[in-house]
Amino acid sequence: MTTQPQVRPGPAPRRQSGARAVYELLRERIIAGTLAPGERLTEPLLSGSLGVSRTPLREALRLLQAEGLVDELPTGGVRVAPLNLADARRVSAVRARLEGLLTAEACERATPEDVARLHRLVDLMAAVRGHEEEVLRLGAQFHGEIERMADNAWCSALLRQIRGHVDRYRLLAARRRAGTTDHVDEHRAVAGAIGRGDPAAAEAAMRAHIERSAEMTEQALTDQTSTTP
Amino acid sequence: MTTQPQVRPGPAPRRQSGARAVYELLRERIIAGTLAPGERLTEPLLSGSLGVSRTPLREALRLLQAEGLVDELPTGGVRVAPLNLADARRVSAVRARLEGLLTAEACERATPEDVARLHRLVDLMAAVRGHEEEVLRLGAQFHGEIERMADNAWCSALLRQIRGHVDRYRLLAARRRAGTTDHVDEHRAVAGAIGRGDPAAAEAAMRAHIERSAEMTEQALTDQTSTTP
DNA sequence: CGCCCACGGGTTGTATACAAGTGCACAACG
DNA sequence: CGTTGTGCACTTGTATACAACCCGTGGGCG
Repeated sequence: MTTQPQVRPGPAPRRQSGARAVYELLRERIIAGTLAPGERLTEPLLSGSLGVSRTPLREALRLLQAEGLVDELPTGGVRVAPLNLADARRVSAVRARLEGLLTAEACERATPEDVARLHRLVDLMAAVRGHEEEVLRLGAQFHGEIERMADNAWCSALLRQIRGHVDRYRLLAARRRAGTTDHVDEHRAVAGAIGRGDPAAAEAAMRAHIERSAEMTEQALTDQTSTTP
Repeated sequence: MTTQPQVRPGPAPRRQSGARAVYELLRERIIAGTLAPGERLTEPLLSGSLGVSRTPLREALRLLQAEGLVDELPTGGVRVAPLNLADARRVSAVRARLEGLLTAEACERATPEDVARLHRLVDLMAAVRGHEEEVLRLGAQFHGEIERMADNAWCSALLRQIRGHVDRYRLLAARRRAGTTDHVDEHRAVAGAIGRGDPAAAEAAMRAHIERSAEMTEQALTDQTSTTP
């Protein structure tokens, strides 16, 4: 995430623009699948249903379009970006590199406390092995910690975009077949490499972890995807 | 009008929105430095000088903001994103990974004709060694060719954003001290690895190439800062 | 003399009005 | 009955009007 010191001492609790809220809402709905892939989105309908005018809604749609979550139709409107297996592979490959970079940079900046915190998270994951909810939450926390350690806002910004796409496929796969194996060992390998101060190994471990995760998602998708044009 | 049974796959009559034009224009100006880093941008002034109303201008600013080329001021306005050495390193690290990924994927999809084309470009670069203009142009063509071969639109989209930032630093450095050594050998290494069908080597070669290029830019920037009048 | 408050210029965010272009349906005609 | 022409409803893109908010300034007051 971008630098968000939640408690801002300054006098600027700038009013939360509705456009941002609309953007976040639509983004979540697209990722969650509430808005189905391929569904056309028209501005008057959306603005009416969300209770805002077209101006902020258009802003949100433009951002989503820049992010690739909505496609521009040849006629001019937009639709929720469709899903397909080839793109699932592509976005995961990108994510693997970006997370790998963050891991390498996190390794270079890691303090002993950081390493201890990572190991603690891995231990927690091992302790709750089997409880998917908890494992996923701790996994997200693990990656968030690395992101914080890396301190590379540009990479984080791009990663946020890519994660949105990855999550679309992940959630779609989870809906068909909830099968997240435990990645505890892979996380431990990452933490271990960081602890040893080996950025290249850390990057490789994280990249392998992401690639394995992507492989699982892909398999879940191919298992029950009957026809794909 | 005439018979038009369905949407033809040909040229879509997409009318060019002025917002896009404004976005492209501002983007180029920011990258080129015509709009100085840190400079504040106010909507009424810009809309007036560009001859469009605030609506399309706002759209452009939002896109630039999402791209990170403009910052949101705490008061609410926006300014051209400032430059600093640490961020130069960060964006280059990201670029190295993304270009590396594209190279690996290009390698996996490369046809003999593709390989021949890459080698031809490298030969051309060697032939015009010394003419910076030409070398840069051929280098861009080389990277574009790899991008096309990789066929990863998501990676390309992110890379486009990152390249914008990299170019800001590169142009800033070039303005102070034009010193692009020849990267012909590095390009040849990339083409060679692709020709051998070794994606990992190709990715590593491209990544090394980008990192070396970034190092040069960085050096030029540090030189400049130390010799600032 | 210093502090506080009110006010005005200016900026952003939002809503609405208007123009332009496109696909679709329906009806007329060969 | 198939084809074609026209009108309409709908959509997007843009411009403008309005409200909320912030900072700076100047006068009034302690």
